[in-house]
Amino acid sequence: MDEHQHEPGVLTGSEETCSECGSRELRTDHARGEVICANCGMVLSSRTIDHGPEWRVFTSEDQGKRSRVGDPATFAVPDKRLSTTITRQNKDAHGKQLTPKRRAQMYRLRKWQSHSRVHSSLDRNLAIAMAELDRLISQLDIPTFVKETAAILYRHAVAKKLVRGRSIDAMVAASIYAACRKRKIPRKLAEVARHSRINRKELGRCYRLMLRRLHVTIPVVSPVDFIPRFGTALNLPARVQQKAANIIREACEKDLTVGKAPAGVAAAALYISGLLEGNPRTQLQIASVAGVTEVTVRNRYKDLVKQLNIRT
DNA sequence: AAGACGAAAGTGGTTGA
DNA sequence: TCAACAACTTTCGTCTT
Repeated sequence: MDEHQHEPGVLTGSEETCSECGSRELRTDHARGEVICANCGMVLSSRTIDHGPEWRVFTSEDQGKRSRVGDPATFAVPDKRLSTTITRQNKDAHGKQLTPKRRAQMYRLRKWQSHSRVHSSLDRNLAIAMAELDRLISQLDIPTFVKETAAILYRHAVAKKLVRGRSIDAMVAASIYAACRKRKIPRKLAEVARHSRINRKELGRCYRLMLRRLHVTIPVVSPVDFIPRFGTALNLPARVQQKAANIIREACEKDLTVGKAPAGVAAAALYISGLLEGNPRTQLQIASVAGVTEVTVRNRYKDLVKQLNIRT
């Protein structure tokens, strides 16, 4: 089959270069919405737009005919952007006036349509929720594929009537937190709460409720999941991040990470690998992007170095 | 002066009676 | 529900480069 695959393209002709190594070979990963340096693996931007064609084509003459039509269907908008709007102009597709009979019919259809859309309380709820979702996602700098997961979780929560008696904001925040963990780019409770109108405690409660009532299972956070985000924020090359991930894997095998804050372990691993690779960051720098204190970085660092026999 | 280090006291969450 | 507990934070003085 001659199925058109969108090139996971090299951004040709772009004057953009990698801020880490200066390479011009940048790859876009549409599935994750990231721009990555092909040379060193640096994640340059995590919020790109998918410019690829929306439709698959099956024959060669189809190719080029199909183009993007409207926005992609998404769960993050109240009516999934699939709705058709009946205009007020009483004309048909060719611009001709409708017969009086048709006009009456269209009038009734319009009326039903407006009743069935944003006027139900469910859709009002979703409209408010999705606005808040948008706001949080952009403030927290979370890639859009996570937003879809969060939107779906929220819809399930609404279906199970979990929002009753709780604030929409709280449930939206919980959806986002859960979606981040599900998609392996975790944020901390406090981070999500900071940009929301609710506090961390309440967010935690909603999150746990959500897990219980929706029967979703979410794997425990591994410190490794934090490495790309922290590493990028610290401008650490892929080699250092790789090394940090290895340190963590080794630590996990020796059970040195159980009961420890994952972000703290990730921070310490990055600190160590930075030292080893001759590309160090200060404890303060690392602590601030990881959202832990210097003391924690230090304690985990001392632990790891001792238990894994690392000489620095 | 900046960074690393560690002691001491306080905080929030988990666990087990 | 309460107390014990481990991990983490805050604060601060000291040491090293």
